[in-house]
Amino acid sequence: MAFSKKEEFTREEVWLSDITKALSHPARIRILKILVQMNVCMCGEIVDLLPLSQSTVSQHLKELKRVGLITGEIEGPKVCYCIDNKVVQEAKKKLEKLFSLVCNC
Amino acid sequence: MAFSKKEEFTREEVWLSDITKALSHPARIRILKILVQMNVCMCGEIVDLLPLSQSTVSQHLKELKRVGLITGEIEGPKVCYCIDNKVVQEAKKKLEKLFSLVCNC
DNA sequence: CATGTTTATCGTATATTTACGATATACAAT
DNA sequence: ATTGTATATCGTAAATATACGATAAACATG
Repeated sequence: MAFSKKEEFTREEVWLSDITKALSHPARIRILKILVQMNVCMCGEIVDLLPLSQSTVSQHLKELKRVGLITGEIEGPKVCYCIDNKVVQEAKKKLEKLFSLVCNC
Repeated sequence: MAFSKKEEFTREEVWLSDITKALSHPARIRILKILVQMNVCMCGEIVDLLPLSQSTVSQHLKELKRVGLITGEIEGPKVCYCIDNKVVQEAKKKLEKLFSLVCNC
């Protein structure tokens, strides 16, 4: 987000826009789907399942971790990634609230 | 999205990431909230309610229109914006599907 | 028809995103 | 200790996003 006026908006608006920004790339949607299916997943497995380089996948994982949607636990030389359900449920709730609309157009 | 490899992902993944990209700015979250509250809203009213210039608000409205979340109907010299419930419900459904997780971390 | 009102678009500066290869770091195993 | 494996970070090029003022376009009104 280039040069945005975040101070002018509520914490909740900024939080939700940050979560949706983390979801705003097909690779990161795919990663979440993989983690849902596998429950827990080594970083290397995710890299193998995506048509992107290791460093690019690492960046996407970092973005998902940044907003708290996933966690990464170090297991020896490997890293085990997993969805953080608490954050996901919070995001789901906030999005449902935003989307509970009445419009007669 | 700079130089992304959209072809490598499913249509649904690209669509959902496009919807979330449209939601990935606090101003656009705010605009949706305004449209939910007002049901229907003139562009000028939205501009008055946001701490951004007219041209910037127009750009944000264009992005929301691009993905179909809102519609803009010309009424004389004014434009009446409204949420497109069909698209919103589709987005809600797809996000719920993505978020229906089982994780034991 | 001239003028004002409303909105979109253009031009532009700056910041961020995406992608990759190369390198660094951290641990395991020989 | 050296080597190999797994992952993160650095450096960087190209594309997009954000913001604004200025201008264009479309319509209403005097």
